[in-house]
Amino acid sequence: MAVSEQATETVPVPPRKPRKALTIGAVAKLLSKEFDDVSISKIRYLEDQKLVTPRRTQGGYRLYSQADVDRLRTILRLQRDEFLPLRVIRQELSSGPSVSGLANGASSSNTARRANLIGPSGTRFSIEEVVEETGARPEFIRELAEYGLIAPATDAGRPVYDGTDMEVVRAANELARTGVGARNLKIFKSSADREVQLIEALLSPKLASRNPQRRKEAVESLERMASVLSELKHALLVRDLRRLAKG
DNA sequence: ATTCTTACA
DNA sequence: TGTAAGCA
Repeated sequence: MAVSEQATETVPVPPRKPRKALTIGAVAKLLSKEFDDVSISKIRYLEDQKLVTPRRTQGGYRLYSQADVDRLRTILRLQRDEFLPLRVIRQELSSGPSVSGLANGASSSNTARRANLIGPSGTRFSIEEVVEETGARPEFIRELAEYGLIAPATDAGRPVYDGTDMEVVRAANELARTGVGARNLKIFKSSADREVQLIEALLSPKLASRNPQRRKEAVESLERMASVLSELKHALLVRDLRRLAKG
């Protein structure tokens, strides 16, 4: 292992511009470039089948967030390339949240592993951007903050969200549509807080070290532990749910 | 102008 | 899935 001095953490500003929410017509035009058989009526039909749930304007117009569009894209792809019936797609999609990044012909029955971002929280988003990106209602987002599930910074009186907040909102909103309110999600926050305490306690020696190499190791351990902990929780949850199902 | 719902082919 | 009607 060579000593790589990668202190160049200067990732300027990810050219990732938050896209605006689209009307059904815009979505149809956009998706018809990839799928020749999309139409407004088909998109509405998919909504009838509970495969997407765009939020509405006051006048009842559908507004598709970036998340909604991604979701539609994977639905259409699964239907076209894998001939999956809608009810199967619905099942598949609801069991695993964001299965949007399936560009290749990878197996669909694969729980998307995400060994990603813990450290860099560079990008900042306004509440409007979070709304457009996740499809969550603004009140719901504020509610999440009230219950401490997200802790947006404040800039000139305006809340500022980062990528992690975005993930939380996305997931919470997913749960919200199945009837789980922000109120109930507090449980998850407190359990997450305890996990943080645990990991922190285990790694504090390394994290406190003045040796950069030690701290680097600590960060790596951090991600591994978070990942492993996640798997453990999943396993325990599945076990308990099975038990519950049997009665 | 565009989308909405409902109803029907 | 697409279309027509009557609204907002």
